Amino acid sequence: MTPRKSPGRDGVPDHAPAQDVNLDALPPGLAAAWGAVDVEGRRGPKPAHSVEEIIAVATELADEEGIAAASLPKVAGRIGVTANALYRYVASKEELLVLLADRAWGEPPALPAGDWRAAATLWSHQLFERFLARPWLLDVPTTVPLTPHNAAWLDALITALKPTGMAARQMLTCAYLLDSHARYGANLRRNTPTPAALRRANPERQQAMRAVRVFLDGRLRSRNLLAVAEVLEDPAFLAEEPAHDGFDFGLARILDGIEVYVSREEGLDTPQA
Amino acid sequence: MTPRKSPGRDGVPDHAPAQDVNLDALPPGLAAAWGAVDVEGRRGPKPAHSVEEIIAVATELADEEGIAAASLPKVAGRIGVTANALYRYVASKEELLVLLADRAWGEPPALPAGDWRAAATLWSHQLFERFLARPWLLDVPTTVPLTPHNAAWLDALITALKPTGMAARQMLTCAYLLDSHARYGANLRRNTPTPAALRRANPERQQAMRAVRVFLDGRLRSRNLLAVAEVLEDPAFLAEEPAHDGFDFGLARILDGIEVYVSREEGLDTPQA
DNA sequence: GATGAAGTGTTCACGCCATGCACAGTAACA
DNA sequence: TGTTACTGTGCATGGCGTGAACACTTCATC
Repeated sequence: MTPRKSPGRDGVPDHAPAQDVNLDALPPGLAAAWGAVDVEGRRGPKPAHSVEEIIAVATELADEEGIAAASLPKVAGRIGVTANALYRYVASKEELLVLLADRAWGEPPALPAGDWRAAATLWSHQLFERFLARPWLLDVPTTVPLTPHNAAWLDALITALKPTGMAARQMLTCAYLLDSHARYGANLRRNTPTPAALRRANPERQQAMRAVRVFLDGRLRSRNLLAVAEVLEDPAFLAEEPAHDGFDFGLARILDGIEVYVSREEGLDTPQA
Repeated sequence: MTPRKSPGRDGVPDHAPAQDVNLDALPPGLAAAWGAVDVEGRRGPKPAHSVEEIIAVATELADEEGIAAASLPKVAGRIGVTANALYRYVASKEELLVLLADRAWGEPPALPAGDWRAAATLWSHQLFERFLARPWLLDVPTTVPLTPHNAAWLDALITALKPTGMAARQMLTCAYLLDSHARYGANLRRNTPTPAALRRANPERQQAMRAVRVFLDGRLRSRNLLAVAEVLEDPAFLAEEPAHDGFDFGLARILDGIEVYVSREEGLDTPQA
């Protein structure tokens, strides 16, 4: 890795000193994601490009052909530069992925105050839609705990959950619950398209999915996995497209569960893990 | 890809005919995972190895150094054979991964009958432990809907949930809820080791995590993400190792949520999505 | 203004990966 | 005895992430 002083990052210059910590000791991409890099364009020639441009191009590629298409050679090629040139802006592929993922999160929604359940519902739906819009985000391995957008989403939710009186780690667990549900739901939707989407799809794909169904049914029964076989055969699966597959149902279960806990604790005022 | 008639697969020969579906139309690995391949060792020389051996070696490698270590050259090398030779047993890397993942699931636990909540709890805990034991399983992209072990786990849970009276897709959603919680919890645990594990770890790693904490705290505050900053600072995070981080708490919320739904529907007898 | 340090993108290079093809050898069947 | 099907090997390709050397450009300083 060549020593690197990346050029300016997005709007916020982050004037905070906070250099009390060795940036090189942090996981790759963390410092970059939070814009902890020098901004002053110093000696040499002006960089012809920018981290933002690189990430934008990588996003394009990922949108078009999945996360695997966001390779250094491909990104560089589209920008019109050598793959190695990217290392002047980004320390490693991993860092690029961290930045890419953070950008894909975008800004969190503004949540209604005073009704934590409504807020959590909105938050979950928005996140779900985010994942549907950028499915490749599910394929980016998260190697870094928190990035700015990421953290902003979390902050919004936790702020909304505060009035419930839950302890810090409980709120965090709830956040993970909702996050993972959105992720998983989006992943599921991606792998098993809705009937409507199926109708739009080409006949080959339709037939392929039918083949899978038939094949699995046979195998499941011959292995005596009857409960699963039955479920897969349920007419509901062949019916018209439900608004959100099981997403809303699952979300409601989670929120009910939280609500039970919250209202139970309300009377006690002695929360415990 | 060379045409391939793989040698025998694990115990169950799956005599079922069920060849009414074109195996080549299925997603890669599906047919192989369900053992839908010819068994008879026909003309040529006896194969010196077996799919089982290959998968076992791949598992070893993944256990030792993560999923990336389960590459064709590395697996082949440890077996003592050329990378290309593996293609006589496995159609592609992807198929290898499918088989690898299926093997890692292992057999599902026997669940107590008559108490769906106890059953679901046991199931979730066992799955959680499975993921902790084989963290790389979280890194295998699931390209195939159901594999035998996978399906067996699902079957066990759904069988246990049946007495609740939920509809098929609702049970399926519940299963996904629990599965995703176990996955996510295990992933979390992997990324943020318990205090006890930390104490055992080398001082460098400890210091690195402290650096991350300090860095993030500064950044979060300077971006006004105070709720998150507060949560991360909560003394509970520095306290002694909790039995299961937030896993049990989250699990209890999910189950509470399901219970609310189930007991609400019990009186109505008109379940709806 | 000259000079040197720092920063730019390129070229060459390496090692790793998944995978295709041709081949020599081997084992069963005709 | 061939013929045939199947085995593992060798050679090859194109992709990837990344390191090192280099020529070139800009600015800070003398």
